[in-house]
Parts: sequence; C-alpha cells; structure tokens
Amino acid sequence: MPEKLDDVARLAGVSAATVSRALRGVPGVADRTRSRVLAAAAELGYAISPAASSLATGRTGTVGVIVPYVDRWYFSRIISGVERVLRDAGISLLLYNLGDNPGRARFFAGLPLRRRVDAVLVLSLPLTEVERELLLGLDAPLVTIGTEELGADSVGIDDHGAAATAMRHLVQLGHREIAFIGERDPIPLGFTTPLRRLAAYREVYHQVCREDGREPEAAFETAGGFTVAGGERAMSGLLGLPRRPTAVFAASDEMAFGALRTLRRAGLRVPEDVSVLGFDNHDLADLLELSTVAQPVAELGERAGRLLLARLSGGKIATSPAILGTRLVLRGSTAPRSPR
Amino acid sequence: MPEKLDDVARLAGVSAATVSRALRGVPGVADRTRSRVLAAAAELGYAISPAASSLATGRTGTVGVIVPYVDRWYFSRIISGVERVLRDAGISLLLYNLGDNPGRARFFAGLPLRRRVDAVLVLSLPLTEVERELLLGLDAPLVTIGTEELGADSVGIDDHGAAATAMRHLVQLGHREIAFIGERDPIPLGFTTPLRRLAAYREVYHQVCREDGREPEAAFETAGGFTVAGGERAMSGLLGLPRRPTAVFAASDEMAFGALRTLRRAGLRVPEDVSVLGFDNHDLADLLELSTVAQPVAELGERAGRLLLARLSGGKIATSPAILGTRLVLRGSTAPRSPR
DNA sequence: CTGAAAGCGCTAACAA
DNA sequence: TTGTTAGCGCTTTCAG
Repeated sequence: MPEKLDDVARLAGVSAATVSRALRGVPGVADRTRSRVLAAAAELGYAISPAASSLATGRTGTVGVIVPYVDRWYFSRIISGVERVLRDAGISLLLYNLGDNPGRARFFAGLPLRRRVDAVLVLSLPLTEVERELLLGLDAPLVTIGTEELGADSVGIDDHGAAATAMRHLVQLGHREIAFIGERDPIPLGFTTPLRRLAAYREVYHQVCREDGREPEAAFETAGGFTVAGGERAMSGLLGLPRRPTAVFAASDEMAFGALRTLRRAGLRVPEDVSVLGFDNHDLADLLELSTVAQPVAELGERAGRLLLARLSGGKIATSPAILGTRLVLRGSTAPRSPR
Repeated sequence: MPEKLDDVARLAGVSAATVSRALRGVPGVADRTRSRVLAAAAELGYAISPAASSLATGRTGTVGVIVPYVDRWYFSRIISGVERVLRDAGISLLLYNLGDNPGRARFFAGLPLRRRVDAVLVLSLPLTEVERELLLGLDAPLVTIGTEELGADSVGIDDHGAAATAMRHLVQLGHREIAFIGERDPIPLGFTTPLRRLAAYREVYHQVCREDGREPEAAFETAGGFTVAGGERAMSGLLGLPRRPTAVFAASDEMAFGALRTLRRAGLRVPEDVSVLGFDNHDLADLLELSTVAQPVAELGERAGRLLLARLSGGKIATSPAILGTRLVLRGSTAPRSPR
C-alpha cells in the first residue's frame, strides 16, 4: 500500500511526471507509454494519494453536504440522491450535520470543511448573511436545496404554490374551518419552508373567512415541529378549541401522521369527521391512506448533485433556481365536509 | 483565505514550526508564545490546510462510513449517531453508499476511501474475505455494526436472542401457526441479520410443530426485502395459503407495516384475526400500534463512533463485540390467539 | 511526447 | 522553548 508514483515510474521505465499525466488521462502522452504506465500501476496496486494530489492541485475530489438532520425521511432521501450522482462521478461526500443551534454556531466558527471540499451543498437551511459569506468565502461553488441564496445555485419546489393547491382542494371539498400544523417563529434552525407553506395556508383560509364574513381563527395556526409527536400535540390542541376545524393541513406527512393518531385516539373518524392533508408523500403515507402533496425528494438531490458536478467542471449554467414539480395525491384521508 | 502558516509565523514573530506546534496544542510551547500565535492566527482568519497536514502526518481527520443504504430508517439513524460523536471530536465523516452489487464491486475495486480516512466503519454488511482484506489493507482501524469480522471491532445486538424472545412471546399467546417475513438466500447485499432472525424463528416454530406432532409449513418462511411493499407481498402470499398463520413475525417494522396493510385490505383484523410482531421499533411503530422488538439504533451508532475514536487515539480497547440490549415492546398488534 | 526541477503547505527530527 | 532543515507525494512549468 505504500506505493508511490516513483515506484510506478521506475517499473514503467518513465518519469514520475509521465506517470502522473498518464494516470489522470491528460492528453499529451503516447498511447504506448500510457498503457505501459497503466499496467505498471495495476501491477503494483497503486492508488494516488489524495492528500498529495490535493496539495499540488488545490482540488480535493470531495463535496461537502451540510444538513440540519440526517435521520429524517426528507433529508436522508435527498442525501441518498446526491450521493448517487456524486459517486457515479467519482466524487466523495463529506457529511456535516449541524445538530442544533450551538452546533450550527460551532460549525460556522470552525468551518471544518474549509479546504476540504471543492463545492458545498446546503440542504433546506436558510443562511444568515454572515454564514452565506463564510460559505462563499470558501470560494467553492455553492448549491442549495429548498432555499435561495445570493451567489448560489438552487433547486427546490414551489412551496407556496403547492401548499395553496392543497388548501384549495380542501376548500373545494366544502371545508371552511381549516387548521394548519407547521411551524411558527421562532423557527428551530431558521427554516423558511414552513413559513412559505404557512403563508399559502393563510391566504386561502383568510379568503374563505372573508367570504363567510367572519374572523379567521388564529388558534388554527399551530406548530408541530415537523415530528410525529409534534403533530399529535398540535392536533390535541386543535381538538380542545371551542370551534373545531373540519380539515387540517399539515406541512409535513410526519406531522400529519401524528394528527391522525390523535384523531383516532379521540374517537374521531378520518375523513368523515376531520379531513387530514399532508405534505411530502412520505414512504408510509400510502400505508396510512394519507392524502398529501408529493414532492420529488430524491430527484431534488440528484438535480443538486448534477448542478454541483456542472459547476465543478466549470460549466456555465443557468443560475436561475430549478423548480421541480409537485402533485396532489389524493388518498383516503380527505373527503367532502360532512354536514354537522 | 490563502493564508499560510508562514504568514501567521511572520505576524507572530516566530517560526512556522512554532506556529504549527502552538496551533495543534502540542506541549513544549511557552504560554506567551502560544497565545501570541493564536492571536495572530485569529487575526488572519487562518485555518490549516488539511491536505498539507495530511501529507505530512499521514493522518486525515476523517472517518469513512460504508453503508448499503442511506435512506432507510435504520441506517439513517445510525449515521446520525456516529456523525454526532465524530463531529464532537472534530472528525469529518466521509459517506460511501454502496447502492447495489455492481456499485459494491466498483467500490471495492476503486476503494475510493484509500488514504482518505483514518478509520472505517461498516454498517450491517457482511464482507467477503477479499473485501475484508482490502479494508484491513488500508491499515486503518475497522469497526463494524451488525456483523463481526476478524480484525474489526464490532457493535451490535443479539439478533438471535431477540428474535427468539419475540417468537416465544407469540407462542405464549397461544399461537402455533406462525409465519416469518424476512429474507432468504440469495440475500441482496449479503446481509446476515435476516438469517439470524430467521434461524431463531425456525427454532421456535419447529419446536412448536414437534410438540404438536406435525410438519412445519415451509411456505411460512417468506421474503419481504425489508421494505413495506415487500412485506405487503409476503403477507398476500401467506393469506393465499391453505393453512393460514394466526401470527406473523416480521424481521423489520417496515415489512410489518406492509403486512398490516395487506391484512387491513383483506378485511382481517389485527390482532383479533392475525397478530403481527415487528422488529426495530421504528419511529412510526408506535403510531401504527405495532408490537415490536426495540433495538437502540442511535446508540449503536454512537457506540461505534466512540470505538472509532478510541482506536484513533491508539487506545487499546476490548476487542470483544459490544452487544447492546433489546426489549420487547408490546402494543396493539399482538394478542392471544382467538379460537377459530 | 517526455523529463527535470521546483514547489503545494505542513510536520518532524535535530540542533541550538 | 524555539528555529532549521528536510521531506510527505503529487503536479506543473519549462526545457529538451
């Protein structure tokens, strides 16, 4: 394993420089020489030292991926997607999980990926101005998923539009009292996705209220922390309200799952008593008969991966955000509002 | 950003060697000197070049994690666990997803982590002898989760014991016709975990059959591919059998979820008509009222992470596998066998 | 098309 | 305690 370039050079009867050129496939090496070198390298089981190469070239063959969570469905799917395309291109993936706010602060203070990566991908994490500058200061291409940042390519979905479509579906079913389970300020890691979905909820719900000539119920906007447990709690709160919603729109399937559970425990039927609509099309949404907004999660990752590769090879690419499509998936958890 | 050690040295009025020592916190630097260096480094926003450092020391500050999947609950949880402890120790995590068998072959052929990592963690992936030698040839400490390999530290659970306990629970409930949903040869990526659970199933089930003086039903051993869809299919097959099981033990919760779904669609009640028992204690098992065997997934990852750190700092540690505890979690999907 | 030589930025002896 | 001097293994001019 401690083979070096010179060993290969000696065996092939050429200079180290030629071996380097041959191994990297750069033009300007005679075919015969190249194959001789390749044979020698294979014979020795030679593999290049990334550190030395990186020191000499400044490139690392590695991309840094910054995530707020790795063990949530949405994030693990995306990571899987980018990993696949990077791997196919021979790029390694360095994973950085922020963890929590102190962890995030530590990350940006230490910036452990500095000089370790050729490009950076940030998942669903709106950056502060300082953070963005720090990342751009790495002078490596920056790509984001789910957010848009100055100086970065981005891929995402139309959160607002998708959420509005979902809400309109509920309205068409006759629902007027619609609650929202999502997230409000202060937002854990600064996510804006929930806010965009909340905004769409509000627009549609408030419009309905205007039509009905009544005040929107502020307590219908609840926080579920994007977890099953949070969704459960939020739904419990809603059930305690004097005026109960007949439909609930959750900003993630996990929270919708929690809502389903609370409803079942409370002896309420879905969708007869309450309609529930989620967001994501989680693997288990189908199993739980949850109507939801499907977003192409793995594809977001792949798309971002390809963007990274394009930037790495210096490709001049469209800088406008790539917006992937979503679609409403109707299952058994939504139905026309039943007369009270 | 293009600061180098010498810049710091100049500013602090010392030599590069001293800066190097001070920055790494090695002993043998006067306190005053050290703080002067630190101040200079901070002023310049200096950060070490990992490539250069790595070239000089042979260490990379990075651990490679090899996984068969990243977007499955079990794996993403484990990754999250190791990542947390490595991060706290300032170690970066290079993620390698094998993908499929060709991907696996490519990985071991190219061995992209060669010279990129100081240690390697392998998740639930029994290695061929060749693969093991390749990995050990990296001469970096090797740790595995869920398998045991010569020359590697390992952490895992007692699959066989846990599965046997689960099976005995079903027997105690009066079940005699118990089916298994898991995996049989040929195994996708060579997993042995399913086999250990299968073996436990067989022991208990065959014992029951002996007691009853009848032949075990071979068709009760089904393959579910560790996915929800696979579990659904397996359960469908079981329902088509002339002699139907009254209880089903699935080697993973995901497969159990699929089984639940098939049963519900077939109009059968759980647990009245069929008991279902899973394995993992997936986040959603609670929601679906699934009885299951809980294993400390995140802790497996953390434990492995700590093992890696210990090996990296040259600690001589117990080489025997660390076995973490499991426990049966009884929910609503298992009940005494009802008279037919 | 190929080789020689000079780094890339840091660390590790060895001296002082 | 600090500085000097060689590398670590590869890439990249620049000659040839």
